[in-house]
Amino acid sequence: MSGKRYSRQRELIYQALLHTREHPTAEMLYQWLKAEHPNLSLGTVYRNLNLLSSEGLITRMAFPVERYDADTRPHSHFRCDCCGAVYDMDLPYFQALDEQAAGASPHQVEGHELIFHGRCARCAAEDLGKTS
Amino acid sequence: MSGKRYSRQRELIYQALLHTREHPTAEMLYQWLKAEHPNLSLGTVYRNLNLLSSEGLITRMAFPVERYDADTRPHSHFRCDCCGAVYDMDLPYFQALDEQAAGASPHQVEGHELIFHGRCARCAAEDLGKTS
DNA sequence: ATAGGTGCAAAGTCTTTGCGCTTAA
DNA sequence: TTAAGCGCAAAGACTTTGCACCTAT
Repeated sequence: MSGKRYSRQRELIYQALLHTREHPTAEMLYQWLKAEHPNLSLGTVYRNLNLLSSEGLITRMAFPVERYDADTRPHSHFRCDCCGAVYDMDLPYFQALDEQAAGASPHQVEGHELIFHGRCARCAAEDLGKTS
Repeated sequence: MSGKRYSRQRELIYQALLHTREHPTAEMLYQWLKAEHPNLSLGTVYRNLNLLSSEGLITRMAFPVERYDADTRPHSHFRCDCCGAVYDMDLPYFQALDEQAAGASPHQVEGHELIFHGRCARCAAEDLGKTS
């Protein structure tokens, strides 16, 4: 699986994630696996999920904490991977995406959230400062 | 501001949110406002943010908890507003969005997350069951 | 007057972490 | 052998909530 030492628990967690389509939470994985492996600990699940995602084998989906915006018109955002700041993006709302999504799924699509990420202008400038 | 009784604190919180572009967290708002209003409580900030967002005056941005996905190829998701389930969407990754975003902002855009929301097929079916 | 709102603090939920034991290499 | 990894439980971070007091209506 990677450069780290093998661990049965990590393998279990990764396999469980590979074989589900439910995008489970850490708690869900823990409950599933605990049935077969009663002495598995929740801490181990979290540790391995963090490890796997830092290696790029799995993906985490979420913001760390809630953020609020008084501009309720649908618009997209940019979140800096480096400092965590959130900026508005000056882009239109792409209604066409909702229509395409509605056509491609059995669900009632009511809208979408579009969050870009990368390195914000400020963090990029700081990095230049360090290297020069 | 709305159908509820007026409250100075709610007004403060809403005004603070209207006049910033920082997409603050509850804690950030609390710290800002506490400087001028030392007896403001964090609980009140949370209560009013929830109230304002339930009225549609502000927007919350986040998932309630982290979710994990073993499919690391960039792809979009659908989250049910009703039951919270998360599904994969059968749509391509829209690279053009990243290019457009890069052109419209000073940031280094490295990718995006696209999350549709609405009512999933299962919840929609259950609702039909109730009404019939 | 009175019901909705507040401040405070306790409780709850989700996640991380320290420590001593276990186990892959 | 030995250090990465585990289980357990405590601690941390973030959010909600119960209760007595306050205040807009």
